[in-house]
Amino acid sequence: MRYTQFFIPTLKETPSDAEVVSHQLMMRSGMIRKIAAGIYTYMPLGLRSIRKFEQIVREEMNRAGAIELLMPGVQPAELWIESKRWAQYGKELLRFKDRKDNEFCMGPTHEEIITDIARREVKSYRQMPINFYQIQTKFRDEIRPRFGLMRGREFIMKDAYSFDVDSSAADLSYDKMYQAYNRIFERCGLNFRAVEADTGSIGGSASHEFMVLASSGEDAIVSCNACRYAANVEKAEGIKQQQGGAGQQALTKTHTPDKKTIAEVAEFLDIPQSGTVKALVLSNGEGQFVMALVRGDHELNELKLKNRLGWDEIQMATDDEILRFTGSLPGFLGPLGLKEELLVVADCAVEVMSDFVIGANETDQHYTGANAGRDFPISQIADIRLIGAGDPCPRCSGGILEVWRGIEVGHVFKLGTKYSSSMNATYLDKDGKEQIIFMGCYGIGIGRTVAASIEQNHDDNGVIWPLPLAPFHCSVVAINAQKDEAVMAAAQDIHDRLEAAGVEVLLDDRDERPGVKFKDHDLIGIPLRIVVGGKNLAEGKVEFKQRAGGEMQLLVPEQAIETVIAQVKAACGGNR
RNA sequence: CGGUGCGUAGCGCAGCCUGGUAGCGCACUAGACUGGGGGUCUAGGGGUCGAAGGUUCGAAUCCUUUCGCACCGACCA
Repeated sequence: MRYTQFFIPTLKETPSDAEVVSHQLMMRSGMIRKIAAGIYTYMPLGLRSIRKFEQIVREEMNRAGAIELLMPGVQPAELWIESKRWAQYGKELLRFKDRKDNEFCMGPTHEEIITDIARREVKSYRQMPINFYQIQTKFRDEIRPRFGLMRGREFIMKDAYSFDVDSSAADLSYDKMYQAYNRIFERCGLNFRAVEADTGSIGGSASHEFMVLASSGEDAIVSCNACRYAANVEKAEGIKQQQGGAGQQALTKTHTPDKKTIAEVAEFLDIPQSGTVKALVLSNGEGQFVMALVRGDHELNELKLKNRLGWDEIQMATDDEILRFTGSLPGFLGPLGLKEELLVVADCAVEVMSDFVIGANETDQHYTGANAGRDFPISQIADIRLIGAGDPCPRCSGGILEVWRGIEVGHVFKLGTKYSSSMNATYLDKDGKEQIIFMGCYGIGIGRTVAASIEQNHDDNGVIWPLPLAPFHCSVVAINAQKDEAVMAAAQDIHDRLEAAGVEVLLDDRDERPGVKFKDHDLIGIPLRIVVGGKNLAEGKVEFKQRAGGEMQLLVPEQAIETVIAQVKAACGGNR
């Protein structure tokens, strides 16, 4: 491909609304252009990388036995009403009516459609296991789209859905997808982790997220330094600590003037923060309230508490609500002497504490020597705290958890019968008996993965593509291309020979100064570069350099061509 | 949804406080020079100043409304 026959509108300056580096570089390198909040055009260069990744996904899905189809973007309300998600999904679901006043939505995901297909078409155990997938544009009307392709409203997703006769067969389908996902992200050359995850609004029994490690990631994940345990912190389990001694001290009300935070109270009383318990009042927004107790140096994991209580929403109570239950304002809250009956859930780390400090529900007053059970009742004990760096591994003995930031690029779920039962997707087993189908669903954010690759691989000059995702494998920069016929002829020859070998080449034949060309090629991040210049060419040599670093080499054209071909073959394998 | 900030040329911004001919850099067009890390010079084109309403002799500037965009948001009890 000649540069002058392609279209790469690069920018010298960073658009002011681009916050993260992938968004900035995708804008600057002319890969994407924004048309509205969270809605982008994939420009020619960006589309090439998108297609590269799609192809890797497609190959690995096919290898894993999944079958491609394509479902509609516009979906009728009736299927969503049937699955009960028309009411549950909220404003993220973009709804509208057609000319006959029938309700529709833009598909944010396709469980309803695929389940409808399955219940019509998959009627026998002989047809399973089966797994359908598609690569398709979704729309989710996000409250706050941001970070370019990282969290758009319209985005390309690969979604797959497996159908099995029972739970253990569904587990096998799940494992196949899990393996396929590992291969996909390995082939892209990305540094990632597969972590245990919360199932969120999709529902189901188990799931893993695939996280590309990057400091700008929106998710925190933990992984064990000794075993293979890794989890989203939302999900990461706390383990019961060793039982402490029985309480020795008497419950004593202590004056703590103006000491509201755990840090202030602990310092004032000269005890470690781990000797205190903090009490938080939360509500589900529908009139139900709970007091959560966590150790002073720990943090509450609202998601765990929400799941524990079976609530749909969870939020901090307002000061008025807190006053109503406790008679005090935040800073001095505790489970003793509540004004109204209140569910009290303690973290399991609190269960083993003794003689701790807790708010007295009076301004400037705390209790010391408090003991759960002895001094106040606890309704439930549960794992409700946020796990962090340094916590012990819940799977192995001696392992310590480390914390990473990650970008969620893939998510696999065991759905069980959540959709198949509400939508009545059944089959006949060997005995002719009607059974419910077991499902799994599996998603990969296509644009997000490409953006995540940039987050993970870039420098001050621009993008550094891994070869499998690069829009072009190699650039050929012709110095003084429009004037020096020998240079242009040599560059064209190298270009032709590389293309003949299956290498994707961008030949820079523009009438630009060399510096402009080098800057552009660094910015758009082509992994391999051959420079053809008059002086070196007179001695029969061209330059070869890798974007990711490494020395510039002076080679004869044949060598340069062979090196490029070898590197492309090595990185993209026979899968190209 | 709450908080904050911003909408002026394709991009990045100044001008607004204190109302009086709409500017700068990049990009773009033409020409010349230049030719190995975003070069120089000359001459150009491009704007309903987000929108609507109001105040005023006069509004990018002041007022009101509205739309759009961006960032931040519970770990504090």
